[in-house]
Amino acid sequence: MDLFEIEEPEWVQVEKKEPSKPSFLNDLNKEQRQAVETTEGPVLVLSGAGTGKTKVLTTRIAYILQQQKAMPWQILAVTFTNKASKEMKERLEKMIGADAFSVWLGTFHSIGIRILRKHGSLLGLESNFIVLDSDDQERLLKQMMQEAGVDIKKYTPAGLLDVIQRWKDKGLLPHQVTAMQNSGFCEGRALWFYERYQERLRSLNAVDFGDLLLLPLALFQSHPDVLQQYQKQFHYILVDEYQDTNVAQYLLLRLLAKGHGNICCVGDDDQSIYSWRGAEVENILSFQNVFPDALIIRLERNYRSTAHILGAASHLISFNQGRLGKTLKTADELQDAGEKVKVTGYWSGSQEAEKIIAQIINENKKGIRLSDMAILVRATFQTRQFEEVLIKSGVPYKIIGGFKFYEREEIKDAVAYLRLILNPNDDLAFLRVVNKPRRGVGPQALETLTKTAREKRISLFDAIAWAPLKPLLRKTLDGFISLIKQSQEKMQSAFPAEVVRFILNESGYIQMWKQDKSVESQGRVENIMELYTVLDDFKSIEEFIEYASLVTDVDDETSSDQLVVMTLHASKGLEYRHVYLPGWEEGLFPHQKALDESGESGLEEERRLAYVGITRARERAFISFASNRRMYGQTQNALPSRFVDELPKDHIILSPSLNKAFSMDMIEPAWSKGGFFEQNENAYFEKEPNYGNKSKWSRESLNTSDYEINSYNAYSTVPRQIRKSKRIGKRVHHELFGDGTVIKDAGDALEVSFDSVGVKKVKSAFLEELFT
DNA sequence: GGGTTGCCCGTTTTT
DNA sequence: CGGGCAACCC
Repeated sequence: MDLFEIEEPEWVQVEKKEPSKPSFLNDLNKEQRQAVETTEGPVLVLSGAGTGKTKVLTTRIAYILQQQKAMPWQILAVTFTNKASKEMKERLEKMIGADAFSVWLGTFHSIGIRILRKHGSLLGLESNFIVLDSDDQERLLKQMMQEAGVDIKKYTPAGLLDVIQRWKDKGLLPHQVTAMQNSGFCEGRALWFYERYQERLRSLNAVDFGDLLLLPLALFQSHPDVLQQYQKQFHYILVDEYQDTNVAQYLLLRLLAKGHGNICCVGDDDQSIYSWRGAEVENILSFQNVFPDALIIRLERNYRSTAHILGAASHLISFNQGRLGKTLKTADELQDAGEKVKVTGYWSGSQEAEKIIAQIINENKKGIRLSDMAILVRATFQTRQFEEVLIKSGVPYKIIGGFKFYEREEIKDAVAYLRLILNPNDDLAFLRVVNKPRRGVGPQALETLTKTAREKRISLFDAIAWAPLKPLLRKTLDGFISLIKQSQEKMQSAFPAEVVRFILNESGYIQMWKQDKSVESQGRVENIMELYTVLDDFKSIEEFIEYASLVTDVDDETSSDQLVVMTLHASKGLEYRHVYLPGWEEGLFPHQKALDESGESGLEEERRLAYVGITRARERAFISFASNRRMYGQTQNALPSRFVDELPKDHIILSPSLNKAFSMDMIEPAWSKGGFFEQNENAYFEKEPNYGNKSKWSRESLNTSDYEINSYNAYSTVPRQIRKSKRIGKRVHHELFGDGTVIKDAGDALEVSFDSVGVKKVKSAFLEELFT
């Protein structure tokens, strides 16, 4: 959709005028202006949180165009997310109008795909190649591993995929992986698998996400003429979120910028939180080594947060070593320092969730919109507790980071049907839908088909005609073929949405979900309806497939006022008036696994994550931790995160209950260092801290409400969620359906026989237990 | 071929 | 505690 669909316009002779300084420069501060006006040569803009990096990038593009230094299509601007590229495009359009659409502006991956569509044949790719998602990749690897007789319990496909992905991130094709870089994974056979995997992809005419960067790189390395073409085209290169680039991306950029060296990278080493995905902070740290004459500009003026919030975040991040170093300052020194960051301890994770939501409800009543507040968690499982409370309290909410639209089973199935219509030889799509809904095509039948396909070197779809099949199977598969053929015919005349509707109806796919009695099936049907709507925006199915393979979520611009709950990772680049940061406990945040696997550098990345979290807040930040957290079905004792200790006391305020427990001085000695609390005991509550005897933690103090949670009373009426065990036979109440008896436990939901409306399936969260 | 049971394992996840 | 998946049974 957004992916460079615009052809390069013809060159038009423009009347040469002496360019004047445009007015949009007046909106910039001194450093921002320098970053915009220094168009020639390498520039690294170290842009702290909230210092206006998107503004700098868009203004820089506008400036280059306004100064007539280049035509729009001679500018390459890359971002990481579709969201970021969309935002930049919109902002740019506001500044310069339709020219914005001629700029090569998009994600690294979308640019890679564009290059490969054009030149991929040089690497043996047909231009209609498909892009696999991680599910497809894993399934492929699993199959290969099983064929090779690997114990996939010991060595998981996901593990192998990870190893291969790391090689790709580093820009290494199989033959470029040295013995040194080989992995011990699977007795050192990972490289062998990598080689086979690439071959397999090629025979499927498919690439994976990593290939979208790796293959253009390989193309440039093996075909200097192609590289030269792009070097000549792009006079100016701009890169967003440079701290998140991996080696392959860095190499690509370096090749493209070779010559003029007009490359401007914007990033913040303190916000590098994706190293586990192959991002190399090293890229930003060593920018000056790679481009010795690089100009480095620091944007330190923060236009987002109050002084206390910045003070807390800055002090915390200062514990990290190896930073390029920046000090964020508020935009206006004279302005009110705002409110201190509030730190609270709770008895349990559920109490934490309830109190936070109660406070949010309260703030909402005082006029803060729900969409101005956010809850940012470390791990996705934390969202569940919040969701439960949100459902009960009726607060409109949205959880980001759960299942993405295009990752949903039903959407992927629908897309697979479309892929098959476009190209019946797409074996992966074939395998996905040939027995969905069930047509009686099981492993046995597939085995026969695969064998025939291999012998004749044809696709599975074509193999149907040749394979020795039993009459019944023959009939169903011939029917399947004719269904695809009919859809292809329909495609000639009908809109994409109609084609999907046709195939999903005729194949019985929709029916399959409508008949399914599980709780989710209703939602699945709704998602498919949503898909029809999305498809209306596309002119062709090809275009849609391309879009769907690069985009993970539909941007639903729901204007309705709702509260978001998301992971810290997902929050990067966003801002809210109030930000809640729950779960600051050792083991959860910093996450134990990060510490175990990456030691000190893992800890630093966790700390950067904390920094990202705090700096999302404009006016207020609330940090909290719980002493008891349910994990893996067990309640575990937890200690406050060391990051809590690292907060500067001048910029934080402890909640009343914590204040009772600690004098301000006590925060400094770091309670997590084990001084007076010992782990694995119910330390907070049963041990007497050995400092004075007036203040100590207690259940009572933690249970008292904190701050001004006045409307918390509304909360005491919240029904207790009914317990998982022995649900059947329980008498329950539902707001809409009235009273009833639980007759069946269906995992996430319960089947209840209601006295007045009969049997219904409902989520247990909507039920209140009746005690009779 | 399809449904059921029982066991294992458990971060973050831009494309 | 719960989801996902492989082995197992009908």
